[in-house]
Amino acid sequence: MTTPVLPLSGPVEDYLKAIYDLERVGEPASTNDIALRLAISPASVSGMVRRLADQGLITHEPYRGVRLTREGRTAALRTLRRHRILECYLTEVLNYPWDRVHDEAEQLEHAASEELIDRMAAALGNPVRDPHGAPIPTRDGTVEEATLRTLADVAQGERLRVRRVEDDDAERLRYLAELGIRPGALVRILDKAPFEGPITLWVDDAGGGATRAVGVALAQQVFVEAVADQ
Amino acid sequence: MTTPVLPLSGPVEDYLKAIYDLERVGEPASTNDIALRLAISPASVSGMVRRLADQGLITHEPYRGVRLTREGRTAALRTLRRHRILECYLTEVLNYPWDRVHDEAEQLEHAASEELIDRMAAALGNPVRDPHGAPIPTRDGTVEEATLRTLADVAQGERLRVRRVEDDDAERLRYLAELGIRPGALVRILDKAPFEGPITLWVDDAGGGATRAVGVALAQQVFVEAVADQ
DNA sequence: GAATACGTTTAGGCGAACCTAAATAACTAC
DNA sequence: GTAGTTATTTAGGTTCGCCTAAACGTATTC
Repeated sequence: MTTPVLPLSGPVEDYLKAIYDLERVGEPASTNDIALRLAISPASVSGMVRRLADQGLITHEPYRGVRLTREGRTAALRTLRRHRILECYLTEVLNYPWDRVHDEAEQLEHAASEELIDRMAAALGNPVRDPHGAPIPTRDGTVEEATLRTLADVAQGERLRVRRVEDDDAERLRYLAELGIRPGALVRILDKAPFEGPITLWVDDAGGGATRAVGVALAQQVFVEAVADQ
Repeated sequence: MTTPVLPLSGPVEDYLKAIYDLERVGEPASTNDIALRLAISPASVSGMVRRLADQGLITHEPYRGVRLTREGRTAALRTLRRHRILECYLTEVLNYPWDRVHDEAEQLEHAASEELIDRMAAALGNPVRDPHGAPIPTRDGTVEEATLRTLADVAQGERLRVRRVEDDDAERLRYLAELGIRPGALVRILDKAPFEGPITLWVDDAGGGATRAVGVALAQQVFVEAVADQ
Protein backbone atom coordinates (compact mmCIF):
# COMPACT_ATOMS: atom_id res chain seq x y z
CA MET A 1 0.00 0.00 0.00
CA THR A 2 2.15 2.79 -1.29
CA THR A 3 0.86 6.31 -0.87
CA PRO A 4 0.69 7.99 -4.27
CA VAL A 5 3.23 10.79 -4.36
CA LEU A 6 1.22 13.65 -5.78
CA PRO A 7 3.32 16.76 -6.05
CA LEU A 8 2.68 19.29 -3.31
CA SER A 9 3.07 23.03 -3.72
CA GLY A 10 5.91 24.93 -2.08
CA PRO A 11 3.68 26.55 0.53
CA VAL A 12 2.06 23.22 1.41
CA GLU A 13 5.47 21.64 1.92
CA ASP A 14 6.43 24.53 4.17
CA TYR A 15 3.31 24.10 6.29
CA LEU A 16 3.92 20.39 6.70
CA LYS A 17 7.53 20.95 7.70
CA ALA A 18 6.49 23.57 10.23
CA ILE A 19 3.76 21.36 11.70
CA TYR A 20 6.13 18.41 11.88
CA ASP A 21 8.62 20.48 13.81
CA LEU A 22 6.08 21.98 16.19
CA GLU A 23 4.46 18.64 16.83
CA ARG A 24 7.80 17.10 17.71
CA VAL A 25 7.65 18.94 21.02
CA GLY A 26 4.57 16.88 21.87
CA GLU A 27 1.55 19.14 21.69
CA PRO A 28 -0.52 19.46 18.53
CA ALA A 29 0.56 22.50 16.53
CA SER A 30 -1.53 25.60 17.18
CA THR A 31 -2.69 27.99 14.51
CA ASN A 32 -0.74 30.78 16.12
CA ASP A 33 2.52 28.85 16.33
CA ILE A 34 2.31 27.90 12.68
CA ALA A 35 1.58 31.50 11.78
CA LEU A 36 4.55 32.77 13.77
CA ARG A 37 6.89 30.20 12.30
CA LEU A 38 5.93 30.90 8.71
CA ALA A 39 5.57 34.64 9.27
CA ILE A 40 2.02 34.79 7.95
CA SER A 41 -1.24 35.83 9.57
CA PRO A 42 -3.20 33.38 11.76
CA ALA A 43 -6.22 33.87 9.52
CA SER A 44 -4.25 32.62 6.54
CA VAL A 45 -3.19 29.59 8.50
CA SER A 46 -6.83 28.79 9.29
CA GLY A 47 -7.54 28.79 5.58
CA MET A 48 -4.64 26.56 4.66
CA VAL A 49 -5.37 24.21 7.53
CA ARG A 50 -8.78 23.55 6.05
CA ARG A 51 -7.23 22.67 2.70
CA LEU A 52 -4.58 20.41 4.23
CA ALA A 53 -7.26 18.62 6.24
CA ASP A 54 -9.38 18.18 3.10
CA GLN A 55 -6.38 16.57 1.43
CA GLY A 56 -5.96 14.23 4.37
CA LEU A 57 -2.51 15.51 5.26
CA ILE A 58 -3.49 16.70 8.72
CA THR A 59 -6.31 16.32 11.22
CA HIS A 60 -7.76 19.45 12.69
CA GLU A 61 -9.74 19.83 15.87
CA PRO A 62 -11.05 23.40 15.77
CA TYR A 63 -9.54 25.55 18.52
CA ARG A 64 -7.35 22.63 19.65
CA GLY A 65 -4.66 22.40 17.04
CA VAL A 66 -3.45 20.31 14.19
CA ARG A 67 -1.70 16.95 13.79
CA LEU A 68 -0.07 15.33 10.79
CA THR A 69 -1.64 12.17 9.47
CA ARG A 70 0.66 9.31 8.50
CA GLU A 71 0.49 10.60 4.96
CA GLY A 72 1.26 14.15 6.05
CA ARG A 73 4.20 13.01 8.09
CA THR A 74 5.84 11.11 5.25
CA ALA A 75 5.33 14.13 3.01
CA ALA A 76 7.00 16.32 5.63
CA LEU A 77 9.86 13.86 5.95
CA ARG A 78 10.34 13.78 2.20
CA THR A 79 10.78 17.52 2.19
CA LEU A 80 13.02 17.40 5.24
CA ARG A 81 15.18 14.81 3.53
CA ARG A 82 15.58 17.04 0.51
CA HIS A 83 16.40 20.01 2.65
CA ARG A 84 19.02 18.28 4.70
CA ILE A 85 20.73 16.48 1.86
CA LEU A 86 20.87 19.76 -0.02
CA GLU A 87 22.48 21.36 3.01
CA CYS A 88 25.08 18.61 3.12
CA TYR A 89 25.79 18.88 -0.55
CA LEU A 90 26.08 22.65 -0.55
CA THR A 91 28.52 22.65 2.35
CA GLU A 92 30.61 19.65 1.47
CA VAL A 93 30.78 19.82 -2.30
CA LEU A 94 30.19 23.45 -3.15
CA ASN A 95 31.87 24.91 -0.05
CA TYR A 96 28.89 26.95 0.97
CA PRO A 97 29.45 28.84 4.21
CA TRP A 98 27.70 27.29 7.21
CA ASP A 99 25.28 30.13 7.69
CA ARG A 100 23.98 30.34 4.16
CA VAL A 101 23.08 26.75 3.29
CA HIS A 102 19.75 26.89 5.07
CA ASP A 103 18.21 29.63 2.96
CA GLU A 104 19.47 28.20 -0.30
CA ALA A 105 18.21 24.72 0.62
CA GLU A 106 14.87 26.24 1.59
CA GLN A 107 14.39 27.37 -2.00
CA LEU A 108 15.79 24.30 -3.73
CA GLU A 109 13.93 21.73 -1.65
CA HIS A 110 10.71 22.52 -3.50
CA ALA A 111 12.23 22.20 -6.95
CA ALA A 112 14.67 19.32 -6.64
CA SER A 113 13.49 15.93 -7.89
CA GLU A 114 13.81 12.78 -5.87
CA GLU A 115 16.38 11.57 -8.37
CA LEU A 116 18.58 14.63 -7.90
CA ILE A 117 18.47 14.25 -4.15
CA ASP A 118 19.37 10.59 -4.38
CA ARG A 119 22.30 11.36 -6.66
CA MET A 120 23.55 14.01 -4.27
CA ALA A 121 23.16 11.68 -1.31
CA ALA A 122 25.05 8.96 -3.16
CA ALA A 123 27.85 11.38 -4.06
CA LEU A 124 28.19 12.14 -0.35
CA GLY A 125 28.11 8.50 0.73
CA ASN A 126 24.55 8.74 2.07
CA PRO A 127 25.12 11.02 5.04
CA VAL A 128 22.99 10.55 8.16
CA ARG A 129 23.18 14.07 9.60
CA ASP A 130 23.17 17.50 8.01
CA PRO A 131 25.82 20.17 8.73
CA HIS A 132 23.85 21.41 11.74
CA GLY A 133 23.51 17.95 13.20
CA ALA A 134 19.91 17.22 12.19
CA PRO A 135 19.22 13.59 11.20
CA ILE A 136 18.40 12.90 7.57
CA PRO A 137 15.23 10.88 6.92
CA THR A 138 15.66 7.83 4.75
CA ARG A 139 14.06 7.51 1.36
CA ASP A 140 11.22 5.46 2.79
CA GLY A 141 10.37 8.12 5.37
CA THR A 142 11.90 7.18 8.70
CA VAL A 143 14.09 9.18 11.06
CA GLU A 144 15.43 8.64 14.49
CA GLU A 145 14.77 12.00 16.04
CA ALA A 146 16.72 11.74 19.26
CA THR A 147 15.16 13.73 22.08
CA LEU A 148 18.12 15.79 23.12
CA ARG A 149 18.50 18.20 26.00
CA THR A 150 19.58 21.73 25.26
CA LEU A 151 22.46 23.61 26.82
CA ALA A 152 19.87 25.42 28.90
CA ASP A 153 18.64 22.19 30.48
CA VAL A 154 21.79 20.51 31.69
CA ALA A 155 23.46 20.90 35.05
CA GLN A 156 26.73 22.54 35.82
CA GLY A 157 29.82 20.37 35.54
CA GLU A 158 28.59 17.83 32.99
CA ARG A 159 30.84 17.02 30.06
CA LEU A 160 28.82 17.37 26.88
CA ARG A 161 29.03 16.90 23.17
CA VAL A 162 27.12 19.29 20.92
CA ARG A 163 24.89 17.21 18.70
CA ARG A 164 22.79 19.75 16.86
CA VAL A 165 22.07 23.46 16.55
CA GLU A 166 19.00 25.20 15.15
CA ASP A 167 19.76 26.32 11.63
CA ASP A 168 17.02 28.79 10.84
CA ASP A 169 18.89 31.99 11.64
CA ALA A 170 22.04 32.79 9.72
CA GLU A 171 23.30 35.34 12.19
CA ARG A 172 22.91 32.98 15.11
CA LEU A 173 24.84 30.33 13.20
CA ARG A 174 27.68 32.72 12.48
CA TYR A 175 27.88 33.60 16.15
CA LEU A 176 27.82 29.98 17.29
CA ALA A 177 30.61 29.18 14.84
CA GLU A 178 32.59 32.06 16.29
CA LEU A 179 32.18 30.55 19.74
CA GLY A 180 33.29 27.16 18.48
CA ILE A 181 29.87 25.67 19.19
CA ARG A 182 29.10 23.30 16.35
CA PRO A 183 28.06 19.64 16.12
CA GLY A 184 30.78 17.44 17.52
CA ALA A 185 32.30 20.10 19.74
CA LEU A 186 32.98 19.17 23.39
CA VAL A 187 31.83 21.57 26.06
CA ARG A 188 31.50 21.67 29.85
CA ILE A 189 29.24 23.99 31.81
CA LEU A 190 31.26 26.00 34.29
CA ASP A 191 28.52 28.15 35.72
CA LYS A 192 24.86 28.99 35.37
CA ALA A 193 23.95 32.38 36.75
CA PRO A 194 20.58 32.50 38.56
CA PHE A 195 17.45 34.18 37.27
CA GLU A 196 17.92 33.00 33.70
CA GLY A 197 21.36 34.55 33.71
CA PRO A 198 24.27 33.80 31.41
CA ILE A 199 25.68 30.31 31.14
CA THR A 200 29.44 30.13 31.26
CA LEU A 201 31.06 27.18 29.56
CA TRP A 202 34.33 25.75 28.47
CA VAL A 203 34.53 24.96 24.77
CA ASP A 204 37.19 22.53 23.63
CA ASP A 205 38.88 23.67 20.50
CA ALA A 206 41.68 22.71 18.18
CA GLY A 207 44.17 24.89 20.01
CA GLY A 208 43.19 24.09 23.59
CA GLY A 209 39.83 25.69 24.28
CA ALA A 210 38.21 28.82 25.58
CA THR A 211 35.70 30.10 28.12
CA ARG A 212 32.45 31.39 26.64
CA ALA A 213 29.26 32.89 28.01
CA VAL A 214 25.84 32.58 26.37
CA GLY A 215 22.33 33.68 27.26
CA VAL A 216 19.50 31.24 27.90
CA ALA A 217 17.75 32.00 24.60
CA LEU A 218 20.85 30.99 22.67
CA ALA A 219 21.53 27.98 24.89
CA GLN A 220 18.06 26.66 24.06
CA GLN A 221 19.05 26.39 20.42
CA VAL A 222 21.99 24.10 21.16
CA PHE A 223 21.27 20.40 21.62
CA VAL A 224 23.74 18.30 23.56
CA GLU A 225 24.27 14.82 24.94
CA ALA A 226 26.27 13.61 27.88
CA VAL A 227 29.75 12.29 27.29
CA ALA A 228 31.45 9.80 29.57
CA ASP A 229 33.97 11.52 31.80
CA GLN A 230 37.46 10.22 31.34
CA MET B 1 23.22 52.38 -14.37
CA THR B 2 22.61 48.92 -13.09
CA THR B 3 19.15 47.46 -13.55
CA PRO B 4 17.78 46.48 -10.15
CA VAL B 5 17.41 42.72 -10.07
CA LEU B 6 13.93 42.30 -8.67
CA PRO B 7 13.02 38.65 -8.37
CA LEU B 8 10.74 37.40 -11.14
CA SER B 9 8.22 34.61 -10.74
CA GLY B 10 8.77 31.24 -12.35
CA PRO B 11 6.09 31.77 -14.99
CA VAL B 12 7.47 35.20 -15.87
CA GLU B 13 10.94 33.74 -16.34
CA ASP B 14 9.46 31.09 -18.59
CA TYR B 15 7.70 33.67 -20.73
CA LEU B 16 10.87 35.71 -21.12
CA LYS B 17 12.89 32.65 -22.10
CA ALA B 18 10.28 31.66 -24.66
CA ILE B 19 10.10 35.16 -26.13
CA TYR B 20 13.88 35.37 -26.29
CA ASP B 21 14.03 32.13 -28.19
CA LEU B 22 11.23 32.98 -30.61
CA GLU B 23 12.63 36.43 -31.26
CA ARG B 24 16.04 34.99 -32.10
CA VAL B 25 14.60 33.83 -35.42
CA GLY B 26 14.06 37.50 -36.26
CA GLU B 27 10.36 38.22 -36.12
CA PRO B 28 8.70 39.55 -32.97
CA ALA B 29 7.14 36.72 -30.99
CA SER B 30 3.44 36.21 -31.66
CA THR B 31 0.87 35.46 -29.01
CA ASN B 32 0.13 32.14 -30.61
CA ASP B 33 3.75 31.01 -30.80
CA ILE B 34 4.29 31.82 -27.15
CA ALA B 35 1.11 29.95 -26.26
CA LEU B 36 2.20 26.90 -28.24
CA ARG B 37 5.66 26.91 -26.73
CA LEU B 38 4.46 27.15 -23.15
CA ALA B 39 1.46 24.90 -23.72
CA ILE B 40 -1.05 27.43 -22.43
CA SER B 41 -4.01 29.11 -24.08
CA PRO B 42 -3.49 32.19 -26.27
CA ALA B 43 -5.92 34.11 -24.09
CA SER B 44 -3.70 33.53 -21.06
CA VAL B 45 -0.71 34.78 -23.01
CA SER B 46 -2.56 38.00 -23.83
CA GLY B 47 -3.09 38.54 -20.14
CA MET B 48 0.50 37.92 -19.17
CA VAL B 49 1.78 40.02 -22.05
CA ARG B 50 -0.02 43.00 -20.60
CA ARG B 51 1.64 42.47 -17.24
CA LEU B 52 5.10 42.01 -18.74
CA ALA B 53 4.66 45.19 -20.77
CA ASP B 54 3.53 47.06 -17.65
CA GLN B 55 6.72 45.95 -15.95
CA GLY B 56 8.79 47.18 -18.85
CA LEU B 57 10.16 43.76 -19.73
CA ILE B 58 8.65 43.67 -23.21
CA THR B 59 7.07 46.01 -25.72
CA HIS B 60 3.79 44.96 -27.21
CA GLU B 61 2.19 46.20 -30.40
CA PRO B 62 -1.32 44.76 -30.33
CA TYR B 63 -1.85 42.18 -33.07
CA ARG B 64 1.81 42.52 -34.19
CA GLY B 65 3.72 40.67 -31.55
CA VAL B 66 6.07 41.20 -28.67
CA ARG B 67 9.72 42.16 -28.24
CA LEU B 68 11.99 42.05 -25.23
CA THR B 69 13.26 45.34 -23.91
CA ARG B 70 16.92 45.56 -22.92
CA GLU B 71 15.82 44.84 -19.38
CA GLY B 72 13.71 41.89 -20.47
CA ARG B 73 16.56 40.46 -22.50
CA THR B 74 19.03 40.53 -19.64
CA ALA B 75 16.44 38.89 -17.40
CA ALA B 76 15.97 36.17 -20.03
CA LEU B 77 19.70 35.69 -20.31
CA ARG B 78 20.06 35.41 -16.55
CA THR B 79 17.56 32.56 -16.56
CA LEU B 80 19.18 30.97 -19.58
CA ARG B 81 22.55 31.11 -17.84
CA ARG B 82 21.12 29.34 -14.84
CA HIS B 83 19.49 26.72 -16.98
CA ARG B 84 22.58 25.93 -18.98
CA ILE B 85 25.02 25.88 -16.12
CA LEU B 86 22.67 23.60 -14.26
CA GLU B 87 22.59 21.30 -17.28
CA CYS B 88 26.38 21.22 -17.35
CA TYR B 89 26.61 20.52 -13.67
CA LEU B 90 24.02 17.77 -13.69
CA THR B 91 25.70 15.98 -16.57
CA GLU B 92 29.30 16.44 -15.64
CA VAL B 93 29.25 16.22 -11.87
CA LEU B 94 26.15 14.21 -11.05
CA ASN B 95 26.23 11.97 -14.14
CA TYR B 96 22.73 12.79 -15.21
CA PRO B 97 21.73 11.10 -18.45
CA TRP B 98 21.74 13.43 -21.46
CA ASP B 99 18.02 13.33 -21.99
CA ARG B 100 16.96 14.15 -18.46
CA VAL B 101 19.00 17.23 -17.59
CA HIS B 102 16.68 19.60 -19.41
CA ASP B 103 13.59 18.92 -17.33
CA GLU B 104 15.46 18.97 -14.04
CA ALA B 105 17.21 22.23 -14.95
CA GLU B 106 13.85 23.67 -15.96
CA GLN B 107 12.66 23.29 -12.38
CA LEU B 108 15.84 24.32 -10.62
CA GLU B 109 16.51 27.42 -12.69
CA HIS B 110 13.75 29.28 -10.89
CA ALA B 111 14.97 28.39 -7.42
CA ALA B 112 18.76 28.51 -7.70
CA SER B 113 20.46 31.65 -6.44
CA GLU B 114 23.04 33.53 -8.45
CA GLU B 115 25.63 32.43 -5.92
CA LEU B 116 24.84 28.77 -6.39
CA ILE B 117 25.09 29.09 -10.13
CA ASP B 118 28.42 30.87 -9.88
CA ARG B 119 29.77 28.21 -7.57
CA MET B 120 28.68 25.48 -9.96
CA ALA B 121 30.18 27.32 -12.90
CA ALA B 122 33.45 27.75 -11.02
CA ALA B 123 33.52 24.05 -10.10
CA LEU B 124 33.24 23.27 -13.81
CA GLY B 125 35.90 25.77 -14.87
CA ASN B 126 33.34 28.23 -16.26
CA PRO B 127 32.05 26.28 -19.23
CA VAL B 128 31.01 28.17 -22.35
CA ARG B 129 28.54 25.65 -23.80
CA ASP B 130 25.98 23.36 -22.24
CA PRO B 131 25.81 19.61 -22.95
CA HIS B 132 23.60 20.21 -26.00
CA GLY B 133 25.96 22.78 -27.45
CA ALA B 134 24.06 25.93 -26.47
CA PRO B 135 26.26 28.88 -25.47
CA ILE B 136 26.17 29.98 -21.85
CA PRO B 137 25.54 33.67 -21.23
CA THR B 138 28.08 35.42 -19.04
CA ARG B 139 27.22 36.85 -15.65
CA ASP B 140 26.84 40.32 -17.12
CA GLY B 141 24.32 39.15 -19.71
CA THR B 142 26.05 38.63 -23.01
CA VAL B 143 26.08 35.65 -25.37
CA GLU B 144 27.42 35.01 -28.78
CA GLU B 145 24.50 33.22 -30.36
CA ALA B 146 26.07 31.93 -33.54
CA THR B 147 23.62 31.70 -36.42
CA LEU B 148 24.09 28.13 -37.43
CA ARG B 149 22.62 26.20 -40.31
CA THR B 150 20.72 23.02 -39.59
CA LEU B 151 21.30 19.62 -41.10
CA ALA B 152 18.24 20.30 -43.26
CA ASP B 153 19.84 23.37 -44.84
CA VAL B 154 23.22 22.13 -45.95
CA ALA B 155 24.12 20.61 -49.31
CA GLN B 156 25.14 17.07 -50.03
CA GLY B 157 28.80 16.30 -49.68
CA GLU B 158 29.83 18.91 -47.12
CA ARG B 159 31.87 17.82 -44.16
CA LEU B 160 30.19 19.11 -41.01
CA ARG B 161 30.59 19.29 -37.30
CA VAL B 162 27.52 19.14 -35.10
CA ARG B 163 27.52 22.20 -32.89
CA ARG B 164 24.20 22.06 -31.12
CA VAL B 165 20.96 20.11 -30.85
CA GLU B 166 17.59 21.24 -29.52
CA ASP B 167 17.21 19.95 -25.98
CA ASP B 168 13.53 20.32 -25.25
CA ASP B 169 12.42 16.79 -26.06
CA ALA B 170 13.92 13.93 -24.08
CA GLU B 171 12.90 11.27 -26.56
CA ARG B 172 14.44 13.12 -29.46
CA LEU B 173 17.67 13.47 -27.51
CA ARG B 174 17.78 9.76 -26.75
CA TYR B 175 17.33 9.00 -30.43
CA LEU B 176 19.99 11.45 -31.53
CA ALA B 177 22.41 9.95 -29.04
CA GLU B 178 21.64 6.53 -30.47
CA LEU B 179 22.54 7.81 -33.93
CA GLY B 180 25.79 9.28 -32.63
CA ILE B 181 24.59 12.81 -33.38
CA ARG B 182 25.81 15.01 -30.53
CA PRO B 183 27.80 18.24 -30.29
CA GLY B 184 31.29 17.69 -31.63
CA ALA B 185 30.38 14.76 -33.84
CA LEU B 186 31.59 14.84 -37.47
CA VAL B 187 29.08 14.06 -40.19
CA ARG B 188 28.84 14.21 -43.95
CA ILE B 189 25.66 14.28 -45.98
CA LEU B 190 25.58 11.43 -48.43
CA ASP B 191 22.18 12.00 -49.95
CA LYS B 192 19.09 14.15 -49.67
CA ALA B 193 15.98 12.53 -51.07
CA PRO B 194 13.69 14.95 -52.94
CA PHE B 195 10.28 16.13 -51.71
CA GLU B 196 11.44 16.61 -48.14
CA GLY B 197 12.60 13.03 -48.10
CA PRO B 198 15.05 11.39 -45.76
CA ILE B 199 18.59 12.70 -45.42
CA THR B 200 21.24 10.04 -45.48
CA LEU B 201 24.47 10.81 -43.73
CA TRP B 202 27.71 9.38 -42.55
CA VAL B 203 28.36 9.80 -38.85
CA ASP B 204 31.93 9.46 -37.65
CA ASP B 205 32.15 7.47 -34.49
CA ALA B 206 34.69 6.07 -32.11
CA GLY B 207 34.78 2.73 -33.88
CA GLY B 208 34.80 3.99 -37.48
CA GLY B 209 31.38 5.37 -38.28
CA ALA B 210 27.99 4.47 -39.64
CA THR B 211 25.39 5.46 -42.21
CA ARG B 212 22.25 7.00 -40.84
CA ALA B 213 19.01 8.36 -42.26
CA VAL B 214 16.93 11.09 -40.67
CA GLY B 215 13.76 12.97 -41.63
CA VAL B 216 13.67 16.68 -42.30
CA ALA B 217 11.87 17.49 -39.05
CA LEU B 218 14.66 15.90 -37.05
CA ALA B 219 17.40 17.40 -39.25
CA GLN B 220 16.03 20.86 -38.46
CA GLN B 221 16.82 20.35 -34.80
CA VAL B 222 20.51 19.69 -35.46
CA PHE B 223 22.78 22.70 -35.92
CA VAL B 224 26.03 22.27 -37.79
CA GLU B 225 28.99 24.20 -39.13
CA ALA B 226 31.29 23.51 -42.05
CA VAL B 227 34.59 21.82 -41.36
CA ALA B 228 37.63 22.23 -43.56
CA ASP B 229 38.12 19.18 -45.75
CA GLN B 230 41.45 17.56 -45.17
C1' DG C 1 -20.31 33.66 37.26
C1' DA C 2 -19.09 37.96 34.84
C1' DA C 3 -15.39 40.43 32.75
C1' DT C 4 -11.37 40.30 30.26
C1' DA C 5 -7.76 38.64 27.43
C1' DC C 6 -6.13 35.81 23.97
C1' DG C 7 -6.41 32.60 20.31
C1' DT C 8 -9.08 31.09 16.38
C1' DT C 9 -12.20 31.29 12.78
C1' DT C 10 -15.26 33.59 9.36
C1' DA C 11 -16.22 37.15 5.99
C1' DG C 12 -14.80 39.62 2.35
C1' DG C 13 -10.89 41.03 -0.76
C1' DC C 14 -6.78 40.93 -3.75
C1' DG C 15 -3.16 39.54 -7.21
C1' DA C 16 -1.09 35.91 -9.94
C1' DA C 17 -1.74 32.74 -13.39
C1' DC C 18 -4.41 29.94 -15.55
C1' DC C 19 -9.13 28.61 -18.16
C1' DT C 20 -13.37 28.84 -21.84
C1' DA C 21 -16.40 31.34 -24.74
C1' DA C 22 -17.38 35.27 -27.32
C1' DA C 23 -16.05 39.42 -29.80
C1' DT C 24 -12.95 41.72 -32.79
C1' DA C 25 -9.03 42.64 -35.89
C1' DA C 26 -6.06 41.20 -39.69
C1' DC C 27 -4.96 38.62 -43.39
C1' DT C 28 -6.25 35.75 -47.65
C1' DA C 29 -8.83 34.35 -51.39
C1' DC C 30 -11.93 34.84 -54.69
C1' DG D 1 -14.05 44.62 -52.10
C1' DT D 2 -16.55 41.17 -49.73
C1' DA D 3 -16.37 36.58 -47.42
C1' DG D 4 -14.11 33.57 -44.78
C1' DT D 5 -10.33 32.00 -42.07
C1' DT D 6 -7.14 32.65 -38.48
C1' DA D 7 -4.99 35.25 -34.80
C1' DT D 8 -5.76 38.12 -30.97
C1' DT D 9 -8.09 40.24 -27.44
C1' DT D 10 -11.88 40.90 -24.03
C1' DA D 11 -15.17 39.18 -20.71
C1' DG D 12 -16.03 36.42 -17.09
C1' DG D 13 -14.63 32.56 -14.10
C1' DT D 14 -11.47 29.42 -11.14
C1' DT D 15 -7.88 28.13 -7.70
C1' DC D 16 -4.12 29.18 -4.70
C1' DG D 17 -2.23 31.66 -1.14
C1' DC D 18 -2.11 35.52 1.06
C1' DC D 19 -4.36 39.90 3.55
C1' DT D 20 -7.46 42.88 7.17
C1' DA D 21 -11.35 43.42 10.02
C1' DA D 22 -14.84 41.51 12.59
C1' DA D 23 -17.04 37.72 15.04
C1' DC D 24 -16.65 34.00 17.96
C1' DG D 25 -14.64 30.36 21.57
C1' DT D 26 -11.86 29.31 25.32
C1' DA D 27 -9.32 30.20 29.31
C1' DT D 28 -8.30 33.14 33.18
C1' DT D 29 -9.02 36.15 36.72
C1' DC D 30 -11.53 38.52 40.16
